[in-house]
This record gives sequence, structure tokens and C-alpha cells, in this order.
Amino acid sequence: MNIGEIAKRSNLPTKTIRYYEEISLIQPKRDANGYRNFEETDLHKLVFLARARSLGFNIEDCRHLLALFEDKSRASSDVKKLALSHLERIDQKLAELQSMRESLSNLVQTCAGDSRPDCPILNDLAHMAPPIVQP
Amino acid sequence: MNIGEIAKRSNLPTKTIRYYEEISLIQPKRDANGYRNFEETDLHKLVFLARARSLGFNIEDCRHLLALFEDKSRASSDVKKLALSHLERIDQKLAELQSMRESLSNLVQTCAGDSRPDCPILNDLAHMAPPIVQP
DNA sequence: ATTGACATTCCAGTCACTGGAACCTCCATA
DNA sequence: TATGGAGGTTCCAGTGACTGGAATGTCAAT
Repeated sequence: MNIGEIAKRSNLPTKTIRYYEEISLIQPKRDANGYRNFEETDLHKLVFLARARSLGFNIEDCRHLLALFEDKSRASSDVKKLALSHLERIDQKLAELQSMRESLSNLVQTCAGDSRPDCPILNDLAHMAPPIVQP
Repeated sequence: MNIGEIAKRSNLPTKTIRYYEEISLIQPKRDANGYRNFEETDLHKLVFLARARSLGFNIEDCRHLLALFEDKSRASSDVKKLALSHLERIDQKLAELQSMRESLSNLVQTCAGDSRPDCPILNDLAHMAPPIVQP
């Protein structure tokens, strides 16, 4: 299977697939003409990667998850550990975004939004930021 | 005021302050020895920038907000418009993260997390991702 | 033989910094 | 006066995860 076809089937851009090869997430075979020749297992890996990325796992986590995926004698606790620590990161990011949202939404509500120059949003920005949620 | 002092007072790293000069967010004067010499207005701008960045505005938004901040005859509606469109982006990002969180949290709950290899997390990852929330 | 769709590589750019190297300047102390 | 250390300067490279584009090669059909 050429890169165009696996791109369609995995729903990933060809650029991304080449990039994943470059960083050794996949190792597709090559034909005599230099074209990549993907097998079903490559498709499985790409689908796996696409899904893991869509859940916000970073590339190194994906590499780790892929290794566990391939290791048929893994312990499910290793997978769960990774997922839990990622869940924690998501929760932190959520808290951070929610706090941003609240501040900004308060500001927006107090701003008249008319042709006059007085603006509580600008007034707020002109003052020191409160200590931020740990990123 | 040298860069070290304004860094302390604005709570921004010197590296960031130099970067902000490089991209023309600020234009500090220079002493004869080449050292940057910051004035109070520079401090105001940096505090403004730090706060805007902490609310998640990107640099171009910050540049725009700073221009409105400086323009004493601005209309507050212009500021509000920017803030609202940023609020929308935050809400989108929040929705995306929340949907990630939910999927992942469901998966984590179904995984035994013991020494056996069976793992619903890996099983899920091995299948096509559902259509993602518009980023 | 030519066209067009596909494939290849390599280089540069994204965003908002951050780290490091090599060097300069100021001030206080021995 | 020499020296040391804490500041300052510039410039270059790296981050993450791609993405765009140029120049070139290959394949199948007309």
C-alpha cells in the first residue's frame, strides 16, 4: 500500500506519516523505486497513533503506548499508569483554562462595548496578573 | 531602570523582555553603554502584556490590545470584540479538553490495572478515532 | 511522447519563548 | 590598580508536532 492509500485509510496527512517514520514511530518497507510500501500492521499503528494523539497524548507517550501495545506480555497497570498521569495533565490544563475563562468572562461582562473609550478590560490588563494556576 | 530591575518588577524573565523588544512590542531607550534603559511606561506595557498573556491572548492579540490601550480615543467595543472572540477560542479549547477527559477517564475506569495484559485502553486506541471537536 | 497524479527528499517556517556561548561593563574590594 | 563577580550585550540553536513549498523522480493512461 502506498502512502496515499494508507493516508486515506488512517485519516492522517501524508506529511504526518512521513514525519512519524522520521522519528521512528513506524518503519515501513520500501519498494525498489524508493516508494514506501505499508502493510496492515503499519495501518494498525497509525490508527493507534492517531487515536492516542486525538486524546492529547504527546509523541513520547505515544511511543511508550505503542511499545506496550506491541508487547503482548505487558501489564495493564503500566498502561493505566500512563493514562492516569495524562489525565492529571488534562485536569491541570482544564483548571487553568477554566480560570482564564472566568476572569475573561467577568471582564467582558463589565465592559460596555460601545463607542466610549472607558474599558474595564484594558484597566484590568494594566494591572499585575494574579498568581497563575500551576501549568 | 536596567533589564534586571524591570524583570523583577514586571515578573517577566529578561529573555522574554528582550524577545518582546525584538518583535517590537516595546521600544526601550538605550544608554551610551548599550544597556537598555526602561521607563515607567515600559513597565506598564510589560505588566499589561504579562497579564494579557496569562489570560491566553496570543502575541498578535496582545499587540492589538496594546495599541488599543495606547489609543486614548479607542472605542471599548473594539476591545470587547477581541475579548469575546478570544473567549470563544477558550470555550472551544475547553470543550475539546473536556471531551478528551471524558473519553480517557472512561477508558481508565474500565482498565483493571493489574499484572494481566488485557487492557481496554489499548483496545480502544487500536480503533479509529471518532471525529474530533473542531480545534 | 506527453500529461497528470502520485511519490521522493530537503529546507524553512510555525509560536513564544528558552538555553547557552562568547563577550562587554560596572562596581566593590584586596 | 588588579581582580572578581554580578550584571549587561548579541547571536545561534532548540523546543513540539507538524506544515508548506520547491525541485525532482515514477507510474499509468492516452
